[in-house]
Amino acid sequence: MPRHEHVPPASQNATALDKQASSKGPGTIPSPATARGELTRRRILDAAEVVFGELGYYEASISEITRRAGVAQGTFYIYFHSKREIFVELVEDVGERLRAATRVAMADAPDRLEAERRGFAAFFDFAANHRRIYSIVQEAGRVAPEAAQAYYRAISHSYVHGLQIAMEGGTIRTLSPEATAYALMGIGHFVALRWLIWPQENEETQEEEVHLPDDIFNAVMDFITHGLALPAKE
Amino acid sequence: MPRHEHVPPASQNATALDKQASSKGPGTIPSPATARGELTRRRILDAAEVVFGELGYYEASISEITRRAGVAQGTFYIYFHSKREIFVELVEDVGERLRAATRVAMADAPDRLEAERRGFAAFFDFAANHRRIYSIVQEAGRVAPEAAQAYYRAISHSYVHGLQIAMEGGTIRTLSPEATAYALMGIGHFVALRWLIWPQENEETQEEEVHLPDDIFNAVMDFITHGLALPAKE
Amino acid sequence: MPRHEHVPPASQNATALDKQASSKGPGTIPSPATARGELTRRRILDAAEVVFGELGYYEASISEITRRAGVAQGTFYIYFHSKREIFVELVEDVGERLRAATRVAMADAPDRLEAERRGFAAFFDFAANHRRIYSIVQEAGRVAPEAAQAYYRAISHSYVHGLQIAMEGGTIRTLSPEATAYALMGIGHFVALRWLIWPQENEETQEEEVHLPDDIFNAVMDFITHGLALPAKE
Amino acid sequence: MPRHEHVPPASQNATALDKQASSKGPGTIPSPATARGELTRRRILDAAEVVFGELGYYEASISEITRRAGVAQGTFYIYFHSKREIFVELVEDVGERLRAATRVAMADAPDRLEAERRGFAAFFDFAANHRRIYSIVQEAGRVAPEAAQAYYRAISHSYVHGLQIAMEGGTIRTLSPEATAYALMGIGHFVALRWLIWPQENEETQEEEVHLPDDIFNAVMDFITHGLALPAKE
DNA sequence: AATGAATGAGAGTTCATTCAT
DNA sequence: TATGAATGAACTCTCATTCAT
Repeated sequence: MPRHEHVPPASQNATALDKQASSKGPGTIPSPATARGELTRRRILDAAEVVFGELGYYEASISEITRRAGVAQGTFYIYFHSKREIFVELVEDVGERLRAATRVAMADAPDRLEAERRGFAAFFDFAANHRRIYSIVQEAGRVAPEAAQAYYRAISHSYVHGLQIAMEGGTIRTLSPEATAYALMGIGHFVALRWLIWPQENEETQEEEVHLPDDIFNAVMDFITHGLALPAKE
Repeated sequence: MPRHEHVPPASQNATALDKQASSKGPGTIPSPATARGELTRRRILDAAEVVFGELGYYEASISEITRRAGVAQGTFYIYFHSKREIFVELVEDVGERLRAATRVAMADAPDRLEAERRGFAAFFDFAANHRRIYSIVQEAGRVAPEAAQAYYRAISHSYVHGLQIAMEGGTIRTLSPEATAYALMGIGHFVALRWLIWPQENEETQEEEVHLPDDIFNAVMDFITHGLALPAKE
Repeated sequence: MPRHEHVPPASQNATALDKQASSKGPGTIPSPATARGELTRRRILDAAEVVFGELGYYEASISEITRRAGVAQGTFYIYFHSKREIFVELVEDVGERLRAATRVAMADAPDRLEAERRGFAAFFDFAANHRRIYSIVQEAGRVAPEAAQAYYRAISHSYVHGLQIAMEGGTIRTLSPEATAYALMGIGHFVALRWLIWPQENEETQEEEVHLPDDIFNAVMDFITHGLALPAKE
Repeated sequence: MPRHEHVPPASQNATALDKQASSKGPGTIPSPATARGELTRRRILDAAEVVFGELGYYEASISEITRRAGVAQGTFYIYFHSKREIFVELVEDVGERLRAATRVAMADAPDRLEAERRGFAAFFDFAANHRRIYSIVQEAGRVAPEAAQAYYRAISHSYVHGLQIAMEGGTIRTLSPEATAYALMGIGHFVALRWLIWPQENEETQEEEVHLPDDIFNAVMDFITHGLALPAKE
């Protein structure tokens, strides 16, 4: 539970644009000088990913993170200003990884609809295999709205870009690329929740493989395809 | 401060089926025996809605809730077993109110696509006017997964029902009503986030009216309409 | 857990002598005027006996007592000033019942040693059958020392009386009747603990009959008999 | 304020067997890594002994303990999982110290009856000088029955052992060593209560020296001696 | 006589963060 | 760089007692 967070002088609002790597707080913490430091930082980050994923932001504690990282509690503050800071860094991380995964998958699709298909497949894959980390983003909506919005905005941007090109190329139709982008994100998110995330929360099959059933995937892609399709060429 | 207008007479008595589901703790707390008790319970519930909406589950505190309700802290526990319990009750409440609102709106639509249009309009209205409460549900994913899942499942159910009828009536096409149901919920949720929830979080125009821009609404409905439409009557 | 007990003006020390029936607090609560009141008071007392016995003084709560008595919480304070007061009354009660039971059993024993034997048998019977109430007295040592001491002192008194007569009659030997009295009480208490109270706490055979094994009883009585016996008439 | 003089170097490391028994909670708290930590833990333990002794388990509060130890409230939980845990540790401590004290006293007694005499003397000494801590054990009956039972069982064990040897050696007589062991414990406890504990509770002579009057001690030992004595060999 | 709502102080416990070593 | 002890505010929840009805 969230006792005081000591909110020191802290900035808190960093316009989300002016952040390279995630500058925060009064003094930016410099990257570790030594390889050992680098390693320790990495260890903490990895542990945090697991702990946040399992427990959620609020139920997670620094002491649990450091325990799992195998370092002392004080060590945490050598590398991060606060609990919130490391969380934001993680959210940004997930976003980047997810975007990278879909970008690669969509790379050389013959057309936009096929790209969409591959992109969604890659997304569902990612969600299935990074179930816990994936759910971090949801929480960010409350914990670090700027980070969450930035995350979605980044995805939306590439979407809008792709859709616009396709639209100009005359292969699809949209009344508003941005609206469509958010609609598509919503579809992906909710379908993932329903068929990838919840099943594992409920059953004890926790660590099992999960995969989106083909018929669901096809149904979803069918819906999307028609939603984007040109108006029956007549 | 135009919070919820209690769309239906509100819950409290639900469908007798749900009641079972939400009973918690060692002994169920009986409904207040006097009018005074009824009033106090209502006051606390209302205050909790506001506080949870503003601060989120974890940052909200019982003391803040009772302070805002104008009762002593101990009074809270006369009516609720725990913080989590009142939260779950609120989530169920929101779900019921939302479903009621859309049900009414869709009531006498001429066809499924028009029903969809009116349903979405009602939903966006609800989200715009109950912004804070609406966002409670998101958090429930972490705090009370069963409640969150029940919420979505309930909506999905009515969706599936409606879609199936329409499908059999030959007015729409789906490969999987359930997949479509979640897709539609996702669309609604994300569009609401982007154009109704975030704008107010960011600006200080907090208590202003918000309305989904018509072009966005139309773009969304166009996408959905085509997604569901029959394959060009040929 | 023992939040404030509001210790109002209360006396607290009532010299243990000047108490007929248990006068306490600022105004003594008069005996119930009506038969209905009498009944209610009795109900509360009985419930309290069960609850204190099961939970102990501190873990017991007024609300649990009134719940089990089937009356409202406020009703409690019509008949008792405080939690402590009803506890003391109960302790006195147990003491009286126990003394009555042994007195009856010892009534027409042919000699002191036989009287002792019958008295102990009656005591073990009482402890076995009133296991829970019996354990109330132990706690009284902390909660209401005067009551506990009065309890033991009362038993000791009758003991001393009996021993003295026997001593003068030349059937037993003691260097100090009072020391012997406490020794005998200690024996009874500890043997009861070991063979009557603990066994039921540990096993799930909770509500079963328990009886002190004959060999234990005989061993104890043998020890006592020799402890009191005359020095082999030489 | 002549509290315990730590008869033996105290516990803390016990017999490695007991350790297992008293490990609680999810993760065992490791022993302090630094001397400073060691000291703080000790301080808290000592304060707890005093506070529990004076107020009893339930009336004692963590905040009172830490206040008296001169540390922050949170510090308590660095070294102990809970109020109950430290209490149990204390009970085990007292038991060990008491057993050590009597063991030493009985060490080279010429025969069993003399050993008994010396053991009892040591016990009464201990009870007189550690009055408050001694009374902790009584409460344990309700708060931590396993700990209390273990305490008595440990004493009983050494008793039974000693009695058996003496019995085989033909210097005493018992029908049941265990029954006798509990009888002896009962005697000691009740006599201590009556002549060592209560007197100080009642009068304001609280911190004065107390000693069991010789005549009482002799009367008790006479009773025990005869209780155990061989049947006048004729 | 009886109810049951209301109080509010206080309890045990957690945890982000700081800091001396 | 790393440690781990220390802090103290804040939290959820309990309960003896009072009081208007």
